Amino acid sequence: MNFELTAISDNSRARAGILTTGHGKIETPIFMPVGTAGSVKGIHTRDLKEDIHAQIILGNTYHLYLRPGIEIIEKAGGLHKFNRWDKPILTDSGGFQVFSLGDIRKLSEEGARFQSHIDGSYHMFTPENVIDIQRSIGADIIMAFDECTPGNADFDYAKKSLELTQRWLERCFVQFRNTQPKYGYEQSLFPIIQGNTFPELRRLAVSHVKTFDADGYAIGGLSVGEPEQVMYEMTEVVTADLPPNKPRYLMGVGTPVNILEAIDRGIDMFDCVMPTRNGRNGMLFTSEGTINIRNQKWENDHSPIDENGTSYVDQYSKAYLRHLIVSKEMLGAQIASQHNLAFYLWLVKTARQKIINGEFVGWKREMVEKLNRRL
RNA sequence: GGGGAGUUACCAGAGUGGCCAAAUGGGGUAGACUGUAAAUCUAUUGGCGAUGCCUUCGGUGGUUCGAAUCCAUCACUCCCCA
Repeated sequence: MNFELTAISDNSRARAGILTTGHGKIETPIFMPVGTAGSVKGIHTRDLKEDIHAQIILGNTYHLYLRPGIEIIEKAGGLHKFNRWDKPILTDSGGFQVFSLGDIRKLSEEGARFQSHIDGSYHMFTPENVIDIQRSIGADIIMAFDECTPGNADFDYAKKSLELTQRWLERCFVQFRNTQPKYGYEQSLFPIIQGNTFPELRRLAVSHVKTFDADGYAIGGLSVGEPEQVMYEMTEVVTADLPPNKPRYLMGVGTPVNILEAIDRGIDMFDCVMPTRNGRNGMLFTSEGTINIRNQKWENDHSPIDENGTSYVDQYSKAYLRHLIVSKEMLGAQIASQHNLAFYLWLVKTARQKIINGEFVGWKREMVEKLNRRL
């Protein structure tokens, strides 16, 4: 995998680059739609590619391991073949699920023992088998197995947790280097930088992670309950110390404003469930602000969902989409998700263009102001 | 024509003397959602000058300190038999 920096913004750490993988190039900054169980909920791969212009999507180790199961994905020839997405895929390791599953899991030095949320059965994830599973899924970018701490963790817990994540990371890399890709194209393992809300822990985490000379680095444990300002501060602390010639991935972020602020601080890659989940729940992100399409005021508004939108679904009227969402018609969730994803991809693509043109800082300031509006 | 059951808030439907402005579900309104246990969850849903007050449980008139709840009567709905 190769990363080439194309441009760096003036008066900002914002960067534009090109990431080359076994399934093609990714222009950064990029937003990666989340396809947990092997599908971006409600969206066909054709729309993902041709309308939304997604360049890479996510899958999830935990979910795919439980269902359909790794043997079936291997039999299919890997996730790309299984879900008919021939562009890059990134899989998360399951570390976040171990965090969000709360009391049905138990951590130890060895790994995480957890119960399936589907049938209650017991399973064990270790750094080693999480790498093996991700080899079988066959994503282009795979993630280290980490512990994600809640935003309000205290220093001692954050420190101990970070140290566990670091020991797990070493085991991840040993396993990664002792195994081969299964489907004939290269895979890259990204470490995850933890350290919660403590700058000194974050700095320690960065220096540890750099020793692996990975193809890219991820920042985890943010947007998990801490104030947004803290998230930005931690992002700054981390990107300041990361090597400039490798992509940086801020995991799980975020709102359109979060994304612009993080690009400004030197982040290249993002993923978030917001455009799809919030879309299903009636929230639309547009360049003029956010819309709760369920609100009564759209009941008889026959103007397009987003006049400036790039997706063909943006031509549906607000009144029609409101009707679909309120009626719980599945098409409503599909249209809203597609609109939001197209908007997110438009946002990062435009940011890239502005960085290259040297106009990022001013453009970002104006966009943030508009994006904060509620329509 | 005879016998029986019923009428409760936007809808359905509990409640059968005080703890009832009235359970529960639906619908309505608003909010939340950040590496997806989410096509989910939460709040609110008679009026108001609002830790209280006013009007409400088919209509009217009673009994009672007190009635959605008991009695009388009228209206309407449904079921069974002719």
